[in-house]
Amino acid sequence: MYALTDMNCFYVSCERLFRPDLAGKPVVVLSNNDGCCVARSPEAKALGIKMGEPVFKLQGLIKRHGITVFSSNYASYANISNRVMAVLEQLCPTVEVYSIDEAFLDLTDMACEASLKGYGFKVKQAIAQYCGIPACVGIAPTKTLAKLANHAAKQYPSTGGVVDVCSKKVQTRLLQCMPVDEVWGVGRRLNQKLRAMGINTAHDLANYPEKLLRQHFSVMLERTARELNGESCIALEEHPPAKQQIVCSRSFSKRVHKLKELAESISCYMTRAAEKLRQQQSRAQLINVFIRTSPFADTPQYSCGASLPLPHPTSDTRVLVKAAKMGLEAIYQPGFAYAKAGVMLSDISVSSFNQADLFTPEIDTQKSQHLMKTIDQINRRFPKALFLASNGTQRGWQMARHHLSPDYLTSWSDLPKARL
DNA sequence: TCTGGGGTCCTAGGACCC
DNA sequence: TCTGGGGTCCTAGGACCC
Repeated sequence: MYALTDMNCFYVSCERLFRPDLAGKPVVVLSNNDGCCVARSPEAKALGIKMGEPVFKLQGLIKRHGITVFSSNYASYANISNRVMAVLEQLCPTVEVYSIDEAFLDLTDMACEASLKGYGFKVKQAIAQYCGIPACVGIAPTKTLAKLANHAAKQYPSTGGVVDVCSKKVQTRLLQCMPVDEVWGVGRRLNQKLRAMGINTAHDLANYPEKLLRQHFSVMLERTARELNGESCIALEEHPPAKQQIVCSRSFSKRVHKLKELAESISCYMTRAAEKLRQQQSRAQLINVFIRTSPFADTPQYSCGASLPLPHPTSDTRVLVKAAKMGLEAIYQPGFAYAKAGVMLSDISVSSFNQADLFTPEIDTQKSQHLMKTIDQINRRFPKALFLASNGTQRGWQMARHHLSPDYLTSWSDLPKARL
């Protein structure tokens, strides 16, 4: 048995934690660079604001209804997410943190619980009590069904936010009332194709011949259908594997024309990507750099990327930044209004594995490793205290965050003086 | 004026091996 | 007329997730 716990409009709930005056009022949280609405309070949803809608199209609505707007504050949301996950780990020995606002719990060993539904309420109440975040719980014999049950818990307030579909009878009822595109693994394209075949509900999908699903689609959808029928095909992943690809990219607050500014941004993004790389004890041997103009603008378009293989896997920020800047110089064309840049690390291997090479000197020497470790330690305590000069200091291109809430939880300037 | 960021998996097709 | 069989690896593209 699995339970899926999913926080309600998580980013909005995080902001409300420090702004209790906003309870019951329309609130939205924007994507990076204050671009789109990515989280909406129920009141904002009721006003017709769609997920992912560009905020500039909503200016009128925001003014008319006095909607409160926040820029994303991921440092804060990650902090609160960690607290919620810690609470869940107290309540259940086996937890898979699936995303910033979702976790699967393995309920197999919860047989002692009188009722799983009661356990679901216990989870929901604990998150509310210790973290102040509202959540819903879906309980089912497969992860796909648990996701669907959670959706029902969110959609129907009469459930109290907990839906348990352990019995076959309840499962059938759930499948019948859920449109097929609410199923985990069915996106926009599959939805279109399925509807054209007369598969409209989750129930239709579950009862379609497996063989045909595999023929017309792929093993993925066949597996989804099996899961809907109560056959568990997707295991709980308590310790997710290291990333095979690490990306850091951002849109600029204003158009960027000069190579110097692009180089600063690439240096910053690579610095961040290298931090993520070291955090998972890995090294990368292939880097990608890309720059592009805005596809929405009515100006000359340019989009280009360079990939650079390195002689050795490395996680040394200096080596990675140097290579990335070489890549940037190769693809930069003057005369364009750049809107976004980014870097990607791939061909990733674990740090403990070292493939020696007769002809190239080692990049990640002991000295380099110590230096990176020290920088990381310092920056963990005092964010962004140490960085390469190539990151720049003005950074006029940095993403817009005009509605950022204070760092209630993550600001280091509030630390006692003694620690500074 | 203003449109996010970061991932994974599967498949088909081509190149290559014996 | 008739032209084998069995593999691996890589990449691009398309789909999905949050």
